[in-house]
Amino acid sequence: MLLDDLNVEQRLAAECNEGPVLIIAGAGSGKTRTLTYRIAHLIEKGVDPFNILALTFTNKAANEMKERISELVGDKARYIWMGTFHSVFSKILRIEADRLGYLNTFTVYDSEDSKGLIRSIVKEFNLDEKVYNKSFILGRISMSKSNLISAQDYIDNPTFASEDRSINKPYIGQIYREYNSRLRRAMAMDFDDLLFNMNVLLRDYPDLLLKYQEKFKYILVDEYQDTNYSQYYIIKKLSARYRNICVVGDDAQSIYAFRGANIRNILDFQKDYPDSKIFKLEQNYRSTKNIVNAANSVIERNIGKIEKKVWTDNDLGKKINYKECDSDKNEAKWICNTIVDRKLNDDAKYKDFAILYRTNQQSRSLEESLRFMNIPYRIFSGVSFYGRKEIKDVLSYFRLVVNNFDDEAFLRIINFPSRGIGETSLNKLKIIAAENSISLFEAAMTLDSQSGISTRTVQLIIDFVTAIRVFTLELSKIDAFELGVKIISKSGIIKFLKNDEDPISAERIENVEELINALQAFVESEEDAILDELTGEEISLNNKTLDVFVQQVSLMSESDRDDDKDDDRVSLMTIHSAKGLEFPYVFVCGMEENLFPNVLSLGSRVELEEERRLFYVAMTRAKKELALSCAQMRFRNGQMAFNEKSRFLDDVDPKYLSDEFFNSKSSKKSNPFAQETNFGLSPKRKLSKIDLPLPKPIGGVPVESMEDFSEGMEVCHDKFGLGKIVCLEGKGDDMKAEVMFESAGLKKLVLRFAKLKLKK
DNA sequence: AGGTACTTATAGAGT
DNA sequence: ATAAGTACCT
Repeated sequence: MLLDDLNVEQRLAAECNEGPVLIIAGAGSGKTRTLTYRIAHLIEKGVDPFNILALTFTNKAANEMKERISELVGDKARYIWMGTFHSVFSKILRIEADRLGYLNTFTVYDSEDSKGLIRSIVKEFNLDEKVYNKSFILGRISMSKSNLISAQDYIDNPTFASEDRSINKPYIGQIYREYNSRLRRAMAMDFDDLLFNMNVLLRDYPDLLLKYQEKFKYILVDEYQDTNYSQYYIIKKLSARYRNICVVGDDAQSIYAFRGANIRNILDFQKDYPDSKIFKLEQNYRSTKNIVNAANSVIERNIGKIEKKVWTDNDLGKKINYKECDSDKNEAKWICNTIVDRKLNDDAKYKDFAILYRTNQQSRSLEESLRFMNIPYRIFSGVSFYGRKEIKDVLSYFRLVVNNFDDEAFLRIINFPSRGIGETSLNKLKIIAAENSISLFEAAMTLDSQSGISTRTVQLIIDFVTAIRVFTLELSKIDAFELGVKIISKSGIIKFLKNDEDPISAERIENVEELINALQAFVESEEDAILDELTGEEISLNNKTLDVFVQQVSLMSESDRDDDKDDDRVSLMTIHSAKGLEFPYVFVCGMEENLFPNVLSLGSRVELEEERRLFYVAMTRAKKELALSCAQMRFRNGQMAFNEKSRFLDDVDPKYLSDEFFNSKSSKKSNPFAQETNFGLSPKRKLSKIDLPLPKPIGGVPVESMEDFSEGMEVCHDKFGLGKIVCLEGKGDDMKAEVMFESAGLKKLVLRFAKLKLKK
């Protein structure tokens, strides 16, 4: 019997098919397993897979779950609608595009496109770009859309109006409205529109509401703690008829409030559905007792949470390894050494290790060390493949072919590679487009001698749009691979890169080639699912054409990309992207104040608690061994930063930590200046010199000024001991020295901080 | 119009 | 440190 593989609670949760169900699933409690069996069970009981909608947090999670369900119930699993909110609803929006006055070839603007558009609007409004910071404005618009506040609602709302006036930005509402009409003109939606417009569809078209209520008789939502209001409302409406709504989540792992996720959605589920059944999965199957208990001791510090007790039957395991390093470089080195050691003595594979960090930029020093040690690795975050310049350029060609109205794509490639269409002509074209409320492409197509643009340039522009039009006409005739390759070769991007001497260009060509491979893989991939047996109208969406490729790619994240599971590599990623994953050995590095918790989250308890949940997520990724590390100084944003150890380290109950923690802790206590002297101000720990370990009075003569140092001089350092200056660079506060120490080896020191003394 | 040299903003997680 | 934007010169 299918459900025999589950424990009692899991099984009860999986069997309870009808009505609203809330599953609170602690970290490592077999949530995916339960969901998988729940869906398989539904199908076994005779529910048509067409009637199941399962929403996951990443496309990868969806694909994996689908595979596992196929193993249980066979091929029909592929008819389940499964994917992220954004991908599933963008599919539906494409099917119903005409209701909203859109073509089904609409493109999805990423945040870069959105910011570009906001910037042009701010300029056109003659507003100060510094006051109307594009990221800030987009954040405001995004928050509004996620809460189903339209531009008109925003403008009419007196609270927003006075708020915006008080921060000296009274025109945000107007920008919001213009932004939306320009999106529409470009036949584009931004990420939030995919959810907002889905709500519009369900609100304004009762026939569609009924159609999708009937289609999705069974709805499941994973990671429910990270849904925003807009997502919540779609689910609420779709499930209103059959009320078979099952949500799964863990409030302790809610880490996306910054993106508008509302933890109240999961906390208030029982209020929304008073007849709902609740199941708590509290047994952890993933980690050792030490890890589970240590993580519990951390999360207990948070005030706002659902009470639950995660426990495990697993072995006690090792204590949590703690390492304090002097620099980010040595932190990376220590991690590499530990990996090599475990591989040797523990018979581990590279793919058993993950290195997690708070911010993407931390990957750099790690990469250097890994490469130096010849350890194979893979970065799962950072500048995503699809975010790279050359890939965005190529995709902009694709986008413009698919949707001629796509202004941001147009602007990106109209003169790249350069074809003699300069700023002056482009500005004239922009004015024509604005005056007639048409897209740049339309304006370009109708250019004539009246435009004020030189005849030669007009011809160049016409040539460009004509070439794009030719490809557009081929869209439905040839597949994505064939057309994509044609466009790339015609675009001249490869030629441009080949002529470029910059060594980075060779890498860029490789990336374009990888995109071509992705096109091929897309064309050869199996049909994912037939969309709708009832209407049949969406068959064309399943073709392997370029528009479908572009649609898919624009909603893809780095972690969704194909990877060889057999590839034996160490994984590097942010803690956010590690959500839902597990590894035998986990390193959480950069455990420092201002980095983790991040300096931007220190302002409020709510934000600090989210950071702490993030730490909880990081810890609970580990199955067998967990290591925490920090560095006294770290290269960050172009300069050396000195930070205290993270307060989160003190949140971990010391009985689960290795001895090294106490040794380093006592050294901290011996520093009388480590006490905060904030004069009764908010208890923020600040970056400041007094946080540094004070020099211990060992031999040596302090210098009068930095200029007293010279190459070859013998010096004394509190920590590294005796050494000789190899070379000096910079001057004043920025003066640095490379010093060869007798015991510690070659170090590069910032003299202002190193407190070197002359040898007696 | 296009390229180079300088200036300035941005350094938080990601659909 | 890096990317993007601007000024200025061919």
